[in-house]
Amino acid sequence: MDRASTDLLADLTARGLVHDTTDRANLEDRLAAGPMSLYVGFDPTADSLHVGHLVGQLFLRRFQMAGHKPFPLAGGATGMVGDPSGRSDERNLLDLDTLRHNVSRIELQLQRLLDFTPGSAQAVLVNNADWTEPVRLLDFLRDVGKFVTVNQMLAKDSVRSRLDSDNGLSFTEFSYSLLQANDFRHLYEHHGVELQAGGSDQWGNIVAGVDLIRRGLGKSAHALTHPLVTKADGTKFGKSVDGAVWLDPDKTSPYAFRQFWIQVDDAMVGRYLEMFSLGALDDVRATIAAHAEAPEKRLAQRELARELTVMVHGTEAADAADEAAAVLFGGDPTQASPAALAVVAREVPSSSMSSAQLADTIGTLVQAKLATSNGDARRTLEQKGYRANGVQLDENAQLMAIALLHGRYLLLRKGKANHHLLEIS
RNA sequence: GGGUCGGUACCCAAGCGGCCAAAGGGAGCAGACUGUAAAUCUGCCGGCUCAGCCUUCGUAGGUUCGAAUCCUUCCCGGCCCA
Repeated sequence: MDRASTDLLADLTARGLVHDTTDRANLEDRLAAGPMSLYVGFDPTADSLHVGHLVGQLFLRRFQMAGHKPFPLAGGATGMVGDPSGRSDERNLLDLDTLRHNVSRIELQLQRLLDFTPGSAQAVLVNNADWTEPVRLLDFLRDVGKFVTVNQMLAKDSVRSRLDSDNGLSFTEFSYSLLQANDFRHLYEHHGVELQAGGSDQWGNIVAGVDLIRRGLGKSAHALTHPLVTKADGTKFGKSVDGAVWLDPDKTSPYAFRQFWIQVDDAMVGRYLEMFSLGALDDVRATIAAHAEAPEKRLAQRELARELTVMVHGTEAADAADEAAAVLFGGDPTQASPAALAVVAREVPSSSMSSAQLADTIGTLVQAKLATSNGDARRTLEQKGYRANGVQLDENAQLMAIALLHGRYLLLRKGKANHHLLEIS
């Protein structure tokens, strides 16, 4: 345990997870001295976290595995105000009902990846609304505001960039970092939380808390940020064509979640594996080396997809997703068992129709959402972009002429990775 | 409030009376190659009952045989002046 503790920072650094820290030697000493408490905050901007939040969640998990005590924080209060960090324009405020709903959903997700069984490293879920809502405005101005100069606040990147832009910055968002600073002070005072971690865009907010703790309490606390995850082309990570990749299985199915990781670029997969895997770094590096030997096997992507799907959705859902993918990408779908097809039906868009409707090949493709219009379906047919039960279609193809799987299934595929399962009655 | 420039398809951006469903680029889709990757190459990329027709160039009118292109109204944005 001690060894893990002292090596934690080195491990995080080797994984490319450390962007910046307050006095590093100091933090190393503190980690070596024994278990500490830390927190990472998640604002309820939506009713689910997405893959971009995983790094932060896993930070808590890594610390917990090393014996430290994690405090996942749901931003019931900060979510009321909106963080200007990393945003070029003002946020729209969420109404209270939405906010409350989002908080309750996110709290469930924050409980998934951490260990809440009693013990010294037991995770504790907190919500900053609990200590922020009761505070009176005048008390806040005296107890928090008095320790912060506007000069400092204006110097923060997130504020300055907005002041320089045409969009401006409301007083509401300007004051955001005070709320977050107060969170850190509250957790320090009442729970002994000495470290706040987060994405590099949170640096300003986090050190605001460190400053407040020093000025208000005369104590020293630590900050640690991780780099924001990016894609090979530098664009924002975690967005697929259909939008964000959510952790909520109702918003992003376990199958779609798995596929997101399977389809990661070779150029990034090593880095992602280092950042996201909880496995020992040596094992991770061995996988990466094996992947470099035979990239076509996609070993690294498979490892990454498997570990994260199990972590977020559980073994059973991960198995089902694997099984569905085996049918969809495994070659000949006519060999798939009825049980496997049943899994596919749950994991992939599907619909049922009568054999009469099937006579309209173009219409069926549109209805299956594998074409945006009749013309699009025709074009794609001309370009030989569709397969039905493994048979490539052309512009003269008739879906009716294709033999059904197990007498009732027609597995449609557009391009490489777009599927739709039809059940024919 | 005054002046001025501008609003073109998912995004950027040409076009400035007929040859315009509208150049070019990006994004996207499909094919080839391969590996559920990247790069590259090829094709497609408003809709339809597809050699034709219909609906689009901020909005509403007008001029004209004919308008994205000219005129007017209004709406929205940039810049300059106040």
